[in-house]
Amino acid sequence: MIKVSLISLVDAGFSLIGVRIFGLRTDRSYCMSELSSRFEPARIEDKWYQHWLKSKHFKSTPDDREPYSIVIPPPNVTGVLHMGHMLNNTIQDVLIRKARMDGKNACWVPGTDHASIATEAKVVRWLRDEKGLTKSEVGRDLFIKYAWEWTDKYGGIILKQLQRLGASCDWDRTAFTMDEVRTRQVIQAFVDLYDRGKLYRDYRMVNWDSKAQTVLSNEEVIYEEEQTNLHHVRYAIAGSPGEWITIATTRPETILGDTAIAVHPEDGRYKHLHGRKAIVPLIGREIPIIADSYVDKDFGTGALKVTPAHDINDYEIGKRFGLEVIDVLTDDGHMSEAAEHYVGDELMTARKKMINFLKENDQLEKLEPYTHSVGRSERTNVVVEPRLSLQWYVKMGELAGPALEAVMTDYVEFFPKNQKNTYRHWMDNIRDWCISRQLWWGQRIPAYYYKDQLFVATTAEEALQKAREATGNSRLSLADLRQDEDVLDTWFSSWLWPFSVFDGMQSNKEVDYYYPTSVLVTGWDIIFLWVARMIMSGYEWKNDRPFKHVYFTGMVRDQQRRKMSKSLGNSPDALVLIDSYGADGVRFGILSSSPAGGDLLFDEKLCEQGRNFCNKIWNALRLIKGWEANLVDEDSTPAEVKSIAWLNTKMNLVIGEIQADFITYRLSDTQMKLYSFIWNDFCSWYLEWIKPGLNQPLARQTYQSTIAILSKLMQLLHPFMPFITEEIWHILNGEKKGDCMVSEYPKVEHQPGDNLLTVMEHLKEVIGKTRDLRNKSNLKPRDILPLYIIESANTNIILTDDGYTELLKKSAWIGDLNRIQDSDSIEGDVNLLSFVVGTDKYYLSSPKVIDLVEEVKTLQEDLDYQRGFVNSIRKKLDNERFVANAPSEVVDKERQKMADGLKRIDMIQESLARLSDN
RNA sequence: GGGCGCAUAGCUCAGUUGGUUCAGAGCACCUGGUUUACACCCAGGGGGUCGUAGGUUCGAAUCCUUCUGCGCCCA
Repeated sequence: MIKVSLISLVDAGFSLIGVRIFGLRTDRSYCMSELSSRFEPARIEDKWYQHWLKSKHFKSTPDDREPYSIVIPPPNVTGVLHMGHMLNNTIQDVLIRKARMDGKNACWVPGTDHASIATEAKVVRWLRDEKGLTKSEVGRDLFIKYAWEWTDKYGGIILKQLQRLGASCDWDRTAFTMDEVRTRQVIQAFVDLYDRGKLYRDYRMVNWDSKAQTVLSNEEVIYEEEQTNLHHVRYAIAGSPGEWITIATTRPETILGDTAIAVHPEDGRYKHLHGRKAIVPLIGREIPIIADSYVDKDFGTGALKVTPAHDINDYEIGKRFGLEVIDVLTDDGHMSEAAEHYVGDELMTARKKMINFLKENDQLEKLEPYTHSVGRSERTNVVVEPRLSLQWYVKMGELAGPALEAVMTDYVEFFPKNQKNTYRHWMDNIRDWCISRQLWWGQRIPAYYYKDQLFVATTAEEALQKAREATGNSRLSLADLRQDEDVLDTWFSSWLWPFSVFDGMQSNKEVDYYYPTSVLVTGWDIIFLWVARMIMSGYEWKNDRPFKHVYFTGMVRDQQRRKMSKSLGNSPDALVLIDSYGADGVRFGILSSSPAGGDLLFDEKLCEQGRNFCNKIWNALRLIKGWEANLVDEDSTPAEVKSIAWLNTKMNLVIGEIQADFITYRLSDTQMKLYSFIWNDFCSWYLEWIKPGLNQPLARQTYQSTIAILSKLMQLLHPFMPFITEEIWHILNGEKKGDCMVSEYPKVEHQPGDNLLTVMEHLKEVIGKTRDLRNKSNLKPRDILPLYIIESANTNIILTDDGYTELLKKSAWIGDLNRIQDSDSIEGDVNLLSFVVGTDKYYLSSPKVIDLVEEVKTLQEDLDYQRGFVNSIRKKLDNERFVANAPSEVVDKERQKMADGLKRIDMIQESLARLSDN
């Protein structure tokens, strides 16, 4: 039997217990008083950001290193930082900082887009409110001047806000989709596509926003169920007085544009009317009654009025039957000359007048309440009008080919993978892209008209040259040419972004170095609007993918699963969040529980957790710095040596996992691993293990190892929480090691493959069990108690190693550590609390008489569990097919599990027997 | 109508190739603790038939099918 007494522990320099027992106290160390007990982010964030800027750590220029480039998804120039930006840009910053620390030439290009519709709408409002002017009063040229003025004044705020978050962008490269360099490339792109026969102009049914007076893409229209009426209207049949056909419509004002009535060919009710004519109410026009299988027999009356100018389906029918197209609406939503009646009235006024007319003439059969999907403009909220309009289109068919293949073959790799299906589906059914917008704020389309002829050129002068050649008229002047009034869709600028930011339409040093970029980080909601189109433009102009990887972030939603948006007002103010929890805390919060692609239900509690984490790290620093004043040049104790070795070994495993997680963009996992490693392994176990007693010295060697460990942890965490890690790095290392942000990211180091980790896990479990027992038996957590250990191969490792025994005694508050053969060799102690760890048995000696009933109950429960466990394994092993078919390692493992289980059952039974003997 | 996805603890989510004492983490909750790193803390604890019904397999949270509920995209 080995007895390690408390006295011998103290002799060995393991003095904590003694100090605690005698309650010795000491003055605070000097360092502790220097460091606040709470981490104060506001005091350091700006300091380090300015320092990084000044040190040009964000700057990147082409060199011999491997490039790692990211182009920012340009936020609207008029935008302010919201949760979606925070998530997106935190992820980019994590990736770029990690790459930089990995020794790559990291380049993150920031910028904004000009957001035609949004910005123009804001400028219009600004002119109205500030100057009392309308757009038309101002005129195009002056309006553009004001728009620039407005942009210069309010634009780009969002980029400043990104700096608060710690974004390590190369700000010297800040680009804007409307700046000179970008504009030149956008215009060139239009000309190139035109020259290559990939552009055309055509009348098409478009979504018309009558307030913004522009065409909207499908993506800019929001459909919602709305309540309205279905008007049943009787049309007279020509040549048959008293005979009627009744149609149902939600939009009676468009009756004026009717050019046919359609019925289903198989509909018996109307067969006799095929080929007859109906008379349009009010206007008296005779229109054909046609048969088309598009018509739904069961909807309304089964007879459909056809207005080709105002409905996409009607337009299709009109094309099939060669119907006339009568557009009864003006650009700004009033009745047009073509309507012949109510000219100049607003749409809703005309509708009311039409209904009155129908009522008065007994042609309105009934009104039926009806709910249907109505499209409204995302920007202006007016009902979107389907309308025929002359627009510029990009032929997408050819462009889609290489772009689809790149993604399907993972040459452009999507994270998460499932977005590939969505992408393919869209690309397979791709439709031509309408790129003209009836706005002023944007790149004006470089198409010039001379009478009926069209000349596309990068400049007016060039167009004039072409016109002169084409007409043979050398006297043509610029005044004879008329430039297209429309501007290009904003996406027509941003689809060039991955190379336009490097002015890289043609080959140059920059684009050749940085392109293709490494990864694009964006939301899946713009996979078609932006991602797909960038891939197409990449192949069109660079003949290569624009990025190797696409990381689709989740959508940030609130607790009710609503998308966070400004209009809902459910997005917390990003800067207020940063003020409250610190940039690191907010970064932590936004990145928690946000695996790629999923939704992120944002909860401020997550930022609070991040803030608490910062505070935990900060206090670990305070603890360690507190030891600095009392160091001795002695060897580390065996317990310290074991602790250091264990922490380093485990850190290596964590580093390995982190490296793997980064490859697959499992960033929230990585962050959680670091959180748990730092909080649990480093703070709760390691620091407690090496912590000297008050007023007791620490071996310098141990201190230095600890500094090294914490420094390494700061490097590992730096991409996630740049500010606090930089601060602590400098407190630990002074200036001698440079900045954390440009230090080399820790790599896995070779480790001796001994059983250290296994033994330590066993030890931690023993410690945990003793704490649990004390808790359950109402014993003081820190009363020194004896422990008995039954000898085994496992426990001998612990018992014969000073390091292990010291750690066990210290953490479990054990006095005598007794090695025994079996429980019979315990003399004197009667009140024993037994427990099993793995297949080893321990007895904690209680100073109190133990509660036999409670103890038996606990043991019995455990016994039942173990028996169930063993039975389930026995079932497997009794199954011949399992033994025959399962891999031998699996079978062996099951046998081992069974043997272990049986051993534990024996041990528990022995404890029960001993209790009944008492 | 077509397509994609999701369903695991009170909440948010991991669970990677089907196999560990594998049903897990964080938060929330419960018990105990203020002994100078941290109450933004410490030590413990409870809690789930892995949506339903089948199937494949020696073996299923994991693969297949059905149904139910939910979300999104396209029309």
